[in-house]
Amino acid sequence: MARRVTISDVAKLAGVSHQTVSRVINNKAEVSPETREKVLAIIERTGYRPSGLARGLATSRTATIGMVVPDISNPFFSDLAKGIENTAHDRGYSVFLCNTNENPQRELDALYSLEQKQVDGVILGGLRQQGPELLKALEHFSAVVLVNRIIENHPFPAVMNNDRRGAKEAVQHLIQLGRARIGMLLGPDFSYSGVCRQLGYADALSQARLSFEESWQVHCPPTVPGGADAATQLLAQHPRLDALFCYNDLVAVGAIQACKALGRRVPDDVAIIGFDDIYLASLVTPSLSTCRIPRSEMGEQAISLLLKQIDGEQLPAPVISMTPELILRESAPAID
Amino acid sequence: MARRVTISDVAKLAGVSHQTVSRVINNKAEVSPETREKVLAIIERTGYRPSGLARGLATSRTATIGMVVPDISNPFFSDLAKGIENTAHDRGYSVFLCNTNENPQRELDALYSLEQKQVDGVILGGLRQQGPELLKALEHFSAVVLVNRIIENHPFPAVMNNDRRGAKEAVQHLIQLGRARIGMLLGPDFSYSGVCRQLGYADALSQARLSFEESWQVHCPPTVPGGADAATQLLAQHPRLDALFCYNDLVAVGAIQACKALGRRVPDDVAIIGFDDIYLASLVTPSLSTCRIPRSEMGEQAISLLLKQIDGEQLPAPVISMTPELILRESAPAID
DNA sequence: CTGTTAGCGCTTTCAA
DNA sequence: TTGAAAGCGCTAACAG
Repeated sequence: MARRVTISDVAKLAGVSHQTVSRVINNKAEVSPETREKVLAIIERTGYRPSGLARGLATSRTATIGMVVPDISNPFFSDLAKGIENTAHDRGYSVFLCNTNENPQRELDALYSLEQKQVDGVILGGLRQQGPELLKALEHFSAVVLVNRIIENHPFPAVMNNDRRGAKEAVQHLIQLGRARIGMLLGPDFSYSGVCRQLGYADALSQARLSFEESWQVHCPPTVPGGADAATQLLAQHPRLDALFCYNDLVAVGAIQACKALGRRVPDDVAIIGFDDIYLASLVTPSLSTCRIPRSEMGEQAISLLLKQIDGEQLPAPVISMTPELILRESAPAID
Repeated sequence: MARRVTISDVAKLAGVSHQTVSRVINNKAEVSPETREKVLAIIERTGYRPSGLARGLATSRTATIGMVVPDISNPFFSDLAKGIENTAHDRGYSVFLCNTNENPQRELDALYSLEQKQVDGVILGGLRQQGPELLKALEHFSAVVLVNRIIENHPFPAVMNNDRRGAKEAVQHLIQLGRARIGMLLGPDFSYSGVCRQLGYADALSQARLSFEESWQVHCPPTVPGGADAATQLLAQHPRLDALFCYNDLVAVGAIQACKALGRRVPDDVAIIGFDDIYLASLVTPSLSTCRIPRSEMGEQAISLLLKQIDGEQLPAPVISMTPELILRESAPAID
């Protein structure tokens, strides 16, 4: 790899000052057509590409954003990431991917490192971090968008899914199916959306005047094995549960596996509803009823909000709320 | 957001030169313990974090790498990405995610933009680009690792899966199951691994002296709908096909769907084998036989190779080859 | 329309 | 052990 071609190299070859080259690459008006031509020809010939570092240092804008997610291999976040990256690319931005493995400390690490990289903004998906360090870390960014998470008393722009409402509708459907002993697999301890979904679950039960117990709810990692283990344990302790509402689809698929292993039929013995509507949901057997979240669209909304902040525009709404849609499949069928 | 704290701010507060601060943050030896203490205290107090841009400009190292993938929502690539990001994080590197949507032009765009960002190296997963522009673009990077792709006559370090061998074994298994009319869903036109898998398919058939025809093979997008459409079309034209070997698991799941829709039983009427062993494979019904690729491990190997190049170390082997493992499930069961 | 100068925040080199 | 000076490659501000 040869030495980088710099703006001065181009200037020298074109017989102009480096400032003129700068004007050309930044499409400033005040350059004569002939000069512009000449410079562009040299740029073309030499394959010159301006240094993002130098530009960033001079302008304190890097055309770079950070995206922090708990698990990129979770389809929810990879779809979100795809929406974000596509829109970012269209708008000339590059995206740092930070995968935190569900580890709150690594969320902070990610933010520190993004600060060093001087990104123009960050999008935080499914934050687990709770502590005051989070707010401290976020202060160093001029643009922040949260996805599926709100921080109390701190009005960060956010793209939210109406988890509570979606969860309530899902559980109401289970009730309509005649289930009266509905457990819940809660997902990770510190998931904000987990809390919202739990609230929706409680809403539906209390509105229907159904009893429910603390012990019918159990936390678990948001993965298939996490759901399988938790469901196995829950069904062992409470064999009479006749439905499970699950934090997300991965957990729900785990629950289906657990039921199969325990010889409980789905949905006859245990009806199951998940959350997200990842691709997998329609492909498992029995196919999974779930609340659909428009993930790519959320990603696109998130980056739009972020770029508006970066460009100093007024935000139309600080919080954009998406409405989930109940998708009924075999694991908790429609009532006909 | 307040103005960034700079090295000079710290220096002033500590009553030393900025150079001394630089020595402290870079852990250079020649600083007296007291000075170091004093400086570290100020850094702690002010929340100073060195500018990556300025550092990069001064050292021409950015502690940043680029990762280019055709589709981050494809589980193969999101697992790969996870392996890469985790190892990169451990080693102090940040990762740019470039999603190209299976579009060769966007691969070039990604490389141009990564060059501007002055990444220390790039990992290219599942390249679709064929043209000479690719080589031209790659010349600008001092470290490059390919995943599942080789460029003829250009010995870039690579992490390969032995696709040809895996495909051959898969098709041999179909033959052992008594299938004699085996079609193939080839995946995208320009996929290198697609070509390798096709070769393995041909190897197995010719070794068994089975006939096969061009028209039994059809290209398709590497997705579930892509596979479903292609399988539907193929089975319409060649209703007597009794097995399908598929470019990847997503395509294979599409093929299973197509068979269901057409009323063809899997595996009785049509046996199906995929490739990758994504999580989904074990969860669909019938569960999918496939060739397992160790994806996260490939990601880790890829970044190790890359960091070795960046650090100027000798590479133990320029091409690391992983061995796929045939996983037999219901769609093409084991013979007992 | 074009060039000159200064400076972004850091590291490297050299001198003290 | 510490500091001063120069420079990384670019843009901003000014002058011509």
